[in-house]
Amino acid sequence: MSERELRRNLAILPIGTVRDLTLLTDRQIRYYEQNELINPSRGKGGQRRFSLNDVDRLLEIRDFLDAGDSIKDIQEIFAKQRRKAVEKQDSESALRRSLQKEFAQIGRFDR
Amino acid sequence: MSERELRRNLAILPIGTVRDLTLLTDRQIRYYEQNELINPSRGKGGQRRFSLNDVDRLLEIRDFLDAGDSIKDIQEIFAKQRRKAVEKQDSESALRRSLQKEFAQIGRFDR
DNA sequence: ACAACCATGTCATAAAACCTGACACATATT
DNA sequence: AATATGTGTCAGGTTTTATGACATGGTTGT
Repeated sequence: MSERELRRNLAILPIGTVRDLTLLTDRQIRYYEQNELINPSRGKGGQRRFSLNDVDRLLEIRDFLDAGDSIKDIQEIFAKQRRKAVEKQDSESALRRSLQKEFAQIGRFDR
Repeated sequence: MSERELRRNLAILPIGTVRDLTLLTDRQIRYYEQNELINPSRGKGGQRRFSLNDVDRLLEIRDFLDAGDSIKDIQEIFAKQRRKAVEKQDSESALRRSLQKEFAQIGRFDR
């Protein structure tokens, strides 16, 4: 994962900030967590800490719900997204491997 | 101010997160605020809300103090930084103005 | 050496924010 | 009509934050 991705996954925001940022109620946010659409970590005292990625995800959820999708629909949409991401990552590392072979080949010619 | 700068100035972090991020105590953070080294805004109930820029600034403060500078020294350092920033901005907008004149000139030739 | 100052620790007390669990309810689905 | 969904709301308890005061070790100035 990139440095930037790491930063976006840092658990730094309390639920109040997330409420302000997303215009969702805390009831909604907790309900979405219960339904595993998000998975915020917890601080020492047990309070939720959200990342910037969580916020993005909540905004997505809001849009999908507004568009008429159900929670279950959204669960599947996210599952599909995850599969795609894995696929993409796999094909990229395959590409890296094949490029490495090519460069190794070139290196041999150079000698 | 750029979009990115705006985001970095969003007041989103409670003091607990800032404590974790900077390894400062809340006593220290409040003391620096008292001495106007930072100026976090306040949420509805009066609680401090820090921005990412505030965090950066606190890390700077920590470094300066470690290096032996006093709070007053740091106040002056920051004041100087602000003056420089204004200067830079001024010279940039002067540059923009002169470039605009040049382009206006070119436009005239084109006709 | 002594007083004054600086940066921080610590404690008490109060308020705000957050947690979970439960019940209510309007709307949509079966 | 019965059930399921998504959200509102309230109660009771815990955690976090706020402010103000006093304490203290280290440095500075006289």
